[in-house]
Amino acid sequence: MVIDDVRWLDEQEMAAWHSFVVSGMHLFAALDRDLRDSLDLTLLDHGILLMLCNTPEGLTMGHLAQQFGTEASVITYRIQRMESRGLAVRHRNRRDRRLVAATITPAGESMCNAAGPVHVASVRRHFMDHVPRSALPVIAKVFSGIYTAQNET
Amino acid sequence: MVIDDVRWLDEQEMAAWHSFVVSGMHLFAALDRDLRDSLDLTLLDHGILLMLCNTPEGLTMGHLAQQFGTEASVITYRIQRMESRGLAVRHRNRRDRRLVAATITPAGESMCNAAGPVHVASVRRHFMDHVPRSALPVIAKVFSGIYTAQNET
DNA sequence: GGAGAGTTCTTCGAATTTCAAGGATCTCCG
DNA sequence: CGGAGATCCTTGAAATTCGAAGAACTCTCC
Repeated sequence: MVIDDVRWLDEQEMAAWHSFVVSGMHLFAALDRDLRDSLDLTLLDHGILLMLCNTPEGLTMGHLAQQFGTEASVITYRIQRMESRGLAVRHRNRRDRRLVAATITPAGESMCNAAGPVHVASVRRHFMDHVPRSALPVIAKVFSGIYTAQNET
Repeated sequence: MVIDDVRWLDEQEMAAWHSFVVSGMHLFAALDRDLRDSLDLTLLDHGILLMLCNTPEGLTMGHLAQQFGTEASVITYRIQRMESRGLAVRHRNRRDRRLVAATITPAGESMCNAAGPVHVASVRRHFMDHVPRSALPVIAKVFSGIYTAQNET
């Protein structure tokens, strides 16, 4: 990446950015810790489980990797682990035999249901309880905008 | 953690939360990738380097760990790595010999200066360019509120 | 029908993080 | 003083993640 001349962050940008990064790091660490401690699930595991729960027909590794912005190999590993715990199963697609779809099992659904309350409590305690309701629409708008930008080009 | 009855997220909360987690994961991954690719620095490394730069008298491992919400052993490892690259040095505190303070070196400062433009460009591209200026005060307020809450009790 | 290019997933070694245990030092109180 | 308990950092082993390379497969075009 070549940078001709830098446009540094001004004071207002810096205030927003700095508080976001630092508290974001803490936040993700805390959410992860809570899920690990109580259910031996990563934050990523939980996200995957949720998506599988909402998609009975299954999801491919690539789709999941893309969804969470991780390397494909991380998904492979996570799904293998879930499979060995009986939370998900994999099978190759008949049409395109390169594709592998992961599907949730009944045990996976129970796990997902068990994780729900724990995770929601965690989210409230570490995040939602400290965000005034008036800020919610702004947050939603800003981050969905960022999300959209991430999935372009 | 015991949960009597769950207060699920309502639609507005969900919209804010979901967009935040998903794009947050992508965002941190992208910032990390950019710094790694160009300077072989982790996002965490860069944060540490910045703090050391602003604190010539040095910082203890514990302070750094607390600052970023990581395990102490992670900081030990990161600082060791930096030390082997000549970016920082460590020395025991005279008063309290349990404490180890990390201090930045001239090479560390150059690295920090080199990282600045790269990181700022990364932040702009992945974050700031997609946030309207009017949202900045809200972001700053919300996340510094979360940060404050994280460092209580 | 088959060569070549692109896609999708897995595997592997290296780097990183976690977790539990341990060593050194300090503080406090009898 | 002297020892119990707390604090701070490091270490080692296991789990996880990264990134590159490879295997299996599909698609396109001649």
